[in-house]
Amino acid sequence: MDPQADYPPFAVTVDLVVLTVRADQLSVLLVRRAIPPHRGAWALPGGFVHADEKLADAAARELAEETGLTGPVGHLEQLATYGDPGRDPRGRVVTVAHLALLPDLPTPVAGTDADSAEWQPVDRVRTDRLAFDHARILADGVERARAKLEYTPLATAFCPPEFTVAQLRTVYETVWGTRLDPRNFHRKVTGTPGFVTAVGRATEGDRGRPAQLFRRGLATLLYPPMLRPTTPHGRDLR
Amino acid sequence: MDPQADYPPFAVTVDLVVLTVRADQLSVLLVRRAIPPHRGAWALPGGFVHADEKLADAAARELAEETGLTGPVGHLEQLATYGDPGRDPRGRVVTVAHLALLPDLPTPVAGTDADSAEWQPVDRVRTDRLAFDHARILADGVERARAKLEYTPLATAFCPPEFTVAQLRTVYETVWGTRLDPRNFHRKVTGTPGFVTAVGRATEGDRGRPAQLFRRGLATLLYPPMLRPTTPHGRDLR
DNA sequence: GAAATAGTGTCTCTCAGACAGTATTTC
DNA sequence: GAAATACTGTCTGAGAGACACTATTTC
Repeated sequence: MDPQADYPPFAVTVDLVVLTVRADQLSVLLVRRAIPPHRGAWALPGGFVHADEKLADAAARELAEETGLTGPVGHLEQLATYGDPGRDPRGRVVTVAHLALLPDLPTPVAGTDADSAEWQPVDRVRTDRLAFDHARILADGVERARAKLEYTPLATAFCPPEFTVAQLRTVYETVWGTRLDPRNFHRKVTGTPGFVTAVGRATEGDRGRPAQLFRRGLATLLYPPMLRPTTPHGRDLR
Repeated sequence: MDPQADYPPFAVTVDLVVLTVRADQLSVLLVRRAIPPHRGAWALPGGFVHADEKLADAAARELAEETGLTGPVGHLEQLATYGDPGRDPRGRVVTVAHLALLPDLPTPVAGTDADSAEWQPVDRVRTDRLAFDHARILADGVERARAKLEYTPLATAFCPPEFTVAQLRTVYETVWGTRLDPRNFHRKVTGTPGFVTAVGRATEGDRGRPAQLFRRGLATLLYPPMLRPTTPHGRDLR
């Protein structure tokens, strides 16, 4: 493809909004950039798409490089694409942002372009200091995650393979920043077809009555959806 | 940006899924390609992003070129990005697809790269003959539109500035391919805060009692959402 | 036993769906 | 008047929210 007036050359990257729930905080994986531009600043993990690589594969590769994850753990989806001229001082760079939801993992590994990588609670991120337009991307990713918990079973992506209803409730409470009635939540989750399936075993050794263990179910959409309290979803007018 | 192993050059395009409701059919704007590749095949309108142009501006420019629209009519949003290697024989081309919803318009204008442009009912498009991966993009766009009618007031983007409840109902029925009870629909639309606001005038000259005219309201999300009948949203398991 | 957590049952209110009935126009 | 479309009212059933109550564990 010739770089001409109508066919200007672009670089294409993938950036990742990797979210997890740890210590009752919705947290995002950030790396400290070891190379310019924005050297020393915190940024979303990401990198250039290779010459013969699908976008989704590039995102999965970057995720594996940063977290060590290989298998089908958690959830990875395309978020949105950001390509304003000037968003990267190196030239015209379009980034296809992806959203990953993962269970709580060991401390992440620093990649090749990063000094260090760490989980930061999303409401404590200094968004005004993030590299590039990553503050915007992070905000969009968090909003997408919050919305998708309502009508998909993606909350289970934040959980280990087997989990209790209380663990799942903690995910909702943490991501949404709300409190949910444990009794109504239990009835809702177990009564929504395909959301979770009982393993048949229970936890042991905790305080209180042991809880049934569940795995994620087969549904890809929840009907009826989980409803977010106090902020009844779309009341953004007036 | 040097084209190297890690920084391979890409071309970036925008493609448009432009939908409208006309003659009780959900229809998409397609162009017949006048230049290779896929010369003579039907395709989504689109084109290369210019060197100093935002992605959204490129989409708006292409939309204006194809439809003649300039002002803030209808709705335009980013859909998703498609970038598999080999999706375009000219080289590595990533396309940022956008979704546009418009009221019924006069016959479209052919652009510079197209012999002709026309509205085709989406369920009569020969998807196996569309250029590139446009069948997939079209399917994703239609699905996005169907889903968004549920929880946003975007159905109004298919209507002229002033419309009746029956016109709005026809949009839902056409896009969803279902029948809705006119009485319950009326109660729901007028009772959902911010969905529509009454103009104060009524239609004249039709058969039957004149209908109140409405404009779109201020809400960006509908609460409670419109519910799609017979396919209760997420019952895709079992 | 007390404390803690898991899980069930019951009441009420809201709202979607069904559909009778009324209002206002054209023919 | 009949036919057509616009709109209102009423009933019923499903489900969300509130919360009393029972069950099973650790201490």
